[in-house]
Amino acid sequence: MSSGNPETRMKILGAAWKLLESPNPKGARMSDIAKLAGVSRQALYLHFPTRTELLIATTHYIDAVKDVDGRLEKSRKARSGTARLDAFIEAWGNYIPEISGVARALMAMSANDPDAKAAWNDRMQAVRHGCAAAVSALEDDDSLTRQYSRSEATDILWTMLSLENWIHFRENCNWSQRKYLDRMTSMARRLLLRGDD
Amino acid sequence: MSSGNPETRMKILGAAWKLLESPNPKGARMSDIAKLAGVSRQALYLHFPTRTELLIATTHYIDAVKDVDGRLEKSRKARSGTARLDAFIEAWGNYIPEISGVARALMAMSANDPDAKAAWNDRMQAVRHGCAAAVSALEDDDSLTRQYSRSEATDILWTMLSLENWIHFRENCNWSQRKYLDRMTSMARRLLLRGDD
DNA sequence: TTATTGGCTTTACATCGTGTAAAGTAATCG
DNA sequence: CGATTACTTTACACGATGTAAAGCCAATAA
Repeated sequence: MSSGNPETRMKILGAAWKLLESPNPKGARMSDIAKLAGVSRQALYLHFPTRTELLIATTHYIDAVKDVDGRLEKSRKARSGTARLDAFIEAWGNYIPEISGVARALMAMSANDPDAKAAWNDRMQAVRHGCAAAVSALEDDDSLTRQYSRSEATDILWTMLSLENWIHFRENCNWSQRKYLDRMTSMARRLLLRGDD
Repeated sequence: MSSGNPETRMKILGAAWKLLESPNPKGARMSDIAKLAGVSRQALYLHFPTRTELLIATTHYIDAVKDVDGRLEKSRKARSGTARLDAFIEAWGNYIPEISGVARALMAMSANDPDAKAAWNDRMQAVRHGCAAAVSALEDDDSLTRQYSRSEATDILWTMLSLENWIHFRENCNWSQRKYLDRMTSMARRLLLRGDD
């Protein structure tokens, strides 16, 4: 169906990935990606109709290579609710850095491009499902705070784990990835677990 | 020094403000702003060298009209640390909606435009100072958790109160402004106050 | 009254990046 | 041989910012 040689497609996706995750992701214009992939700029449009579509394809490519599903799978096996919460935070929190480049680019385009927005929202809804599952696990253990409804608790965890917050902690607050994970785990517990409340 | 009639300048700033805070802020190109202000597009460049500078000037204009300083001043008068924390969250939390349009535009430009980035960072540092003051007030009362250092607590409050999180709660989670304020207050307390910890 | 200046308009053009269009090339396959 | 596939090359349209320069009009100063 889709035109073009799969090998070329892979070269393009690889180049896009590399440039987007590079320190200066501004240099990920169509022409930059083409150059790095060793093809003409027009070849990109033979494989992907728009830049947005190329970025979306890149996220799926990364997902496959980095095995997101597999990583999140593990968090689902945790016994207790808190163990599951911790595992989910670690799995997702360690995945964010891998996709932060593409994610930023997609977010930036979301302002003007409805397709980019829809694609990004889709991915974020998947994360929300993970959050909801973790919250449910806490509820099953009766360890969820009663201060928030289940959906509120999900929203809170979801927001805490947003890419924007990761960027804020890592870049504006200069937290290390280790620190981010530690404190995020701690914060999630303080916010969601029952204490005296 | 600055060229042009101050009245025209105000008309431009008012038009920029109105368009940026409108439901469809995409329609805030230089030509749109000029049209609404009733001047030629070129007139904008006589008053502001770039779009970025115009947006920055607009934030200052809004600050003055809405009296940010005055609002934050009040939060400084609270007696106890927790009262001060609450007051700060309410003051800043109610200010965000007033500037969300310009703020978004500035954030969007920050990706490519270092000037926009610097201006936005400046404003955010001011917010961080407010957070630091609130955290200090808690510390003075000995009501700050010992789980986080003072600077960590500041970073946490700062991140929680970010514009990005406000957008996330209001738009992705569909929280009302009232709910945002309530839950944010509750979350800040859970995160920062000493309980059993 | 004439000359000057300030503040704006008008028109035109440069630039950058995305995306479209179409002709050309080189290898492969029946 | 002829057709198809996958790509290259060249050229151009478009939308938005920003630059440049000539013109217009009213107020002001000599």
